[in-house]
Amino acid sequence: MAEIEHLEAPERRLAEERVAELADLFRLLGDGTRLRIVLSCLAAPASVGDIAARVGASPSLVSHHLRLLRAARLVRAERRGRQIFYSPRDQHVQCVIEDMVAHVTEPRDELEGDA
Amino acid sequence: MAEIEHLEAPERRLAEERVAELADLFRLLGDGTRLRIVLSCLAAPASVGDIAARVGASPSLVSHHLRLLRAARLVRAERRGRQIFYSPRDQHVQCVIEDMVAHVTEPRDELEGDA
DNA sequence: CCAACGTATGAACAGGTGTTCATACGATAG
DNA sequence: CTATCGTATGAACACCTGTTCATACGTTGG
Repeated sequence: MAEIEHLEAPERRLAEERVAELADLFRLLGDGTRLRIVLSCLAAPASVGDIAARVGASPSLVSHHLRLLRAARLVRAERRGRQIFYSPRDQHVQCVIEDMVAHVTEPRDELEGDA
Repeated sequence: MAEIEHLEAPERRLAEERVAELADLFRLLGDGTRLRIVLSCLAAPASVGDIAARVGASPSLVSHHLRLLRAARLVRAERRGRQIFYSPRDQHVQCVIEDMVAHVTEPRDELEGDA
């Protein structure tokens, strides 16, 4: 009957363009390596080299992913000397991840299964 | 120096297995069609046919996606007559989406650009 | 200025994934 | 019971994307 018309969030209706943006953000967090990269700089800013060492990936790969994360405004970059430190762009990123962690760690209703 | 060791969420350290689960959940929401499917049943349970009509996709495709969303515990299914109604599995899903909407609708700091 | 470190970039490959088509299943109505 | 509706399933295709390799850029130290 109606379109999307719900989401008692800031804006009640969600434009198609916004949906595409949302999907892009979720897709970026949907890759294991990229999610680990974000997680590894959540608490404190980290350089590309540090992140690469922590997540066990090549600096090249980390740089590629950071480029995407930066373009999507999920992280921000800051020069310190000849290293560049990355950190989450704002508080929402951490909130999103924490909510998802809550979803994962929620007790599985064994009576319901997956039905 | 250290591993992941932060995330002042329920559990401070995030096991590798959990990270993979998180990535899977984000990846599922990272597809435009699937995200629209979730959005279309956020306010009230919706049947496969209704969802297909709302998001403009074939019932077959919607069914495929709902199977994945159900397996990941993002939605739940409930039979009513010969139709099956789907709705979000719990409150966290809605919280995650709302947080991400907040991130998208946040004012862009034009002074910072993407740096 | 030149060497070295850290980071960024581009192309190419392999693998995964969304979509479609055709078909099968299950449940209700007559 | 048979026919029909709604939903689910499997295979095949095309496309996208993550990763690697090689290389280039920019910045610091001697």
